[in-house]
Amino acid sequence: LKASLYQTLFKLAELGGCEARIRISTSSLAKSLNLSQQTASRHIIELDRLGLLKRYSTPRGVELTLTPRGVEELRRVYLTLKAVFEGRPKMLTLSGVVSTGLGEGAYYVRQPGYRRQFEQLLGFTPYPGTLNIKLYDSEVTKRRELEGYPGKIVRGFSENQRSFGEAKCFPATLNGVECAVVLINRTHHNDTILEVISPVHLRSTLKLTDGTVVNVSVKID
Amino acid sequence: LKASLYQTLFKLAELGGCEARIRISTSSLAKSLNLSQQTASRHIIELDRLGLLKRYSTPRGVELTLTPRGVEELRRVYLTLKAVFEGRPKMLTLSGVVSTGLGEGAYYVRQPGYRRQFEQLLGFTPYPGTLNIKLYDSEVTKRRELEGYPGKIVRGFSENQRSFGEAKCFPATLNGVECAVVLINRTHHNDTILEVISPVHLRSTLKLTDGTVVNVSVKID
DNA sequence: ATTACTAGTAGTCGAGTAT
DNA sequence: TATACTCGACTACTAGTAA
Repeated sequence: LKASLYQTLFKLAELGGCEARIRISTSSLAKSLNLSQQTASRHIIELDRLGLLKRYSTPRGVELTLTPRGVEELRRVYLTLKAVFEGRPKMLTLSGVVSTGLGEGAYYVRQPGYRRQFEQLLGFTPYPGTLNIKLYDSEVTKRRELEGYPGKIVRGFSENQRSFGEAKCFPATLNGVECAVVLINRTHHNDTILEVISPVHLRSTLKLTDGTVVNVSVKID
Repeated sequence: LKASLYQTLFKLAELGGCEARIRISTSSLAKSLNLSQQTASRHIIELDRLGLLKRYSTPRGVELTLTPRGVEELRRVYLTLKAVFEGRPKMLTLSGVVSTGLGEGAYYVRQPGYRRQFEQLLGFTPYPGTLNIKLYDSEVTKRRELEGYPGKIVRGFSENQRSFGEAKCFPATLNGVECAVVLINRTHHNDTILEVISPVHLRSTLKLTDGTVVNVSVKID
């Protein structure tokens, strides 16, 4: 993404374009960026073409909203600056309740191509299953923050005509028990579910049932 | 500041240039920014000329540190993005201990040109003196954050051949008592001292002596 | 290996203007 | 009033190269 477009995207976010659809004239935008009306117009068009905002041009101004991708672009900048100015938090604690998933997590963890990497990255052999935590609404922003951190990368691979995608994991503890949080790469659907693996069967070890409240403390470094 | 230079300044901050002097080759910087070595070199030179970083060029690479102005430039971006993603906090609480200043605060508060503005902006007539709070080291970042917020502007003026500079104030409470924090414009020397005015004499009202721990809750909105 | 100068060019900007 | 197109001017890039 070109640097000059960042400036415009940034200003539009400042004007509230992340949350709501805002109405703005290209000339007023231009004035606040010290650019010409024409350039402001072109920047908005280009950001639209790049899929970073959605634009509705009317004879009385432009209405626009940043897309999730546009917001994400700025969030990456934000998290980097946050790390610079605040220092990285060593821990991030997320709360939610135990829930039952579709059981597909277990399938993935059983794949030797993943399992071997988990052993190397985390230092334990995962129990062949995942625990799904349904996060409270207030915790979803923390989950997004987590997505911004590097973590430990689990590489994708192909096996038996199937391809398995890249993932990212973070060492963590769940109610004090060693585990790890696994984020499947770029699946923005399940923002409210956290998948946890562990050397032990967490449900039986901690006597968890659906609805039990748990705290997951994720190590960031 | 040109947008393309921001990108470079940002990357240098990410690489740790805010705190320490870092050594980097222009070609490695270029690679991480998807620019040519020549452009990276020119960017560093231009940022140096603009006073945003200090540069020591050697045949084995460039050593550089961001200057306070360079850091400030990025902090403004950071605070704007923070407001976008976190929403503005309504309160900011700073802790420190009561300390004795040079007594010049009292001189300023007594000036009618300032006093009248305080009355209008804050709704109280300040006691003719200031209370100095020596902030704990950990609170200094919060003080800097405060500087980034608009606050209520106290205009500068001239009187009796003297000119009095602009200041910024924030309504606040100190251990529950109404007061206001006053930031003198662009005095980056006393980052660790907070000057507080109040309708009452805080030292006697709250029985404060040098070394007493106090909490100042600043209203931002 | 470095940094950074010069020269030529790709790309961005803003004036004018159509809609 | 708006948005946004064309096009000449100019900025800012990269290649080549010196130190």
